[in-house]
Amino acid sequence: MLKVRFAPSPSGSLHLGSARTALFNFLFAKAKEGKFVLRIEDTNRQRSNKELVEKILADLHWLGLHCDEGPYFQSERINIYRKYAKQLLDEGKAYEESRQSPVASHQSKHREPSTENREPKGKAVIFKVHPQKIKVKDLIHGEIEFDSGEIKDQVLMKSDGSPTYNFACVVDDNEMGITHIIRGDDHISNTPKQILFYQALNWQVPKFAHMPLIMEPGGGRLSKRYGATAVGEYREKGYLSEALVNYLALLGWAPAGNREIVSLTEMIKNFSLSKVNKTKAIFNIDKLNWLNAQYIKQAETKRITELCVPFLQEAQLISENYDFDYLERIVNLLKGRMKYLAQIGEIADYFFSPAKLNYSAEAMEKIKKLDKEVWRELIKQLTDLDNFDAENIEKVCRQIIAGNKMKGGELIHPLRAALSNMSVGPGLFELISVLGKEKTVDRLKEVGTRL
RNA sequence: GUCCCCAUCGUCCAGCCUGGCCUAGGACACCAGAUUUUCGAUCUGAUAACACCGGUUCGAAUCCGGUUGGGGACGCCA
Repeated sequence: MLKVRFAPSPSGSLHLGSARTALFNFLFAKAKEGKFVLRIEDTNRQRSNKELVEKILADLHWLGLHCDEGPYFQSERINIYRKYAKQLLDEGKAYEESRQSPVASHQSKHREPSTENREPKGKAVIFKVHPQKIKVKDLIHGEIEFDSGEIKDQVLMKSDGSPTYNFACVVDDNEMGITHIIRGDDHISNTPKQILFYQALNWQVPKFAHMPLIMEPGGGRLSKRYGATAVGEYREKGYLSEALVNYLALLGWAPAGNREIVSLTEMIKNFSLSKVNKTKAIFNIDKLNWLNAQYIKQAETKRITELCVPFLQEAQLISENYDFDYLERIVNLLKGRMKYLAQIGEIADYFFSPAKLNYSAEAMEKIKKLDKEVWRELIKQLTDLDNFDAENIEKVCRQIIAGNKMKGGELIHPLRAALSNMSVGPGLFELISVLGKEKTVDRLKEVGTRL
């Protein structure tokens, strides 16, 4: 049975690049009816912690990338690595060595200072590398050839007794029966080292597929410097997981037929490693925003409303108690105008303000352009209006406009300013309808006192 | 520095494997127009690319070589 794995190290929250690696592994497994294994590479105690693991698991869950097996934790498997290190030692394929001068003699700025470095507790196990050619048939890149003469002897077990990444990785992939290793391009140079281990242990070498990295607009790997690089940051801004997954999939892969909006299920149906690009992809927030807006627009209003609640609370527009129906009507009015849900706080505030608004100079100027008499007429007519829907409200307004021989905008712009303190926004009559008679009339009366 | 990977519109992809259907297609962004009470959304249209040089061939974006450019890896990190 075909088996792939996603093996993040919990040294940070789930990065977009890692998420995409997880996604492609997931798609490949599902497309081929194989298994998707999750393994946490937490051998580095200094940089791993439980909360980070939980966060990564939560992010994967949110993305809908559920694993079929695992999560396994490397920190719980030390004995397995030791066993195979000992085997290689016994077979003379590896040797032991004490740490050489613990004081870093060169390029120390690249090393993270760590207490580990200064107190070697035991001897490291080191693998002997013999010169040879190593060929890899990469499922994405094709054949790649390496010369192991370029590779130094490799540490298998560190002097503190923990395994190195490359060794633990090979042992685990073999133990777990991983058949296909799909990972980032940055691992290409680890591949020959790992193949050497497979050969020394007489294990079958799995198939490899190295996918291109995600780059940031200026070039270079997508990094913190760019801005939001973690899956969690996008969730917190109100991106829908389907949109993020869709966007990530489009980076380096495309379904047949020039399609842009593709569900996970459709991706699985269409996925093929041979169609994955070899070229790096630059992260483009504009396209993600567009996709997200598309998904928000298509989603059910109820769902979007539920997702908007925390953002409205954060913006202190609502508290623990709120009128969900009112929220739903607001979201229905605004959901076509958001790139991400956090924007609801900025565009919906006037629905929750008290009658008396803090008008900007610009809004006040617009308000003053409309005659006092017209304001009074407006208040009266709206107060008397029984069926407060957008259609009826428009009828009333149009009558006033006609009766006073005005242009539409001459009433509409001041009215919008008076009710929302904004010069832009959704259709005014719908806005008024959603705001409701009471709030509308109260606010207009407030305006009356200031003229 | 050494090794490795990559190269189509500004960006993401299609086409490349299996040369001719490519006067290179779609999407995002940008620009213009339409629509609208405003903004947005939507619709229509426009601009825009096969990095360069050589080879193979009747014919190359597609195959081969080189150059240039970009990226990655060279840890007792993962």
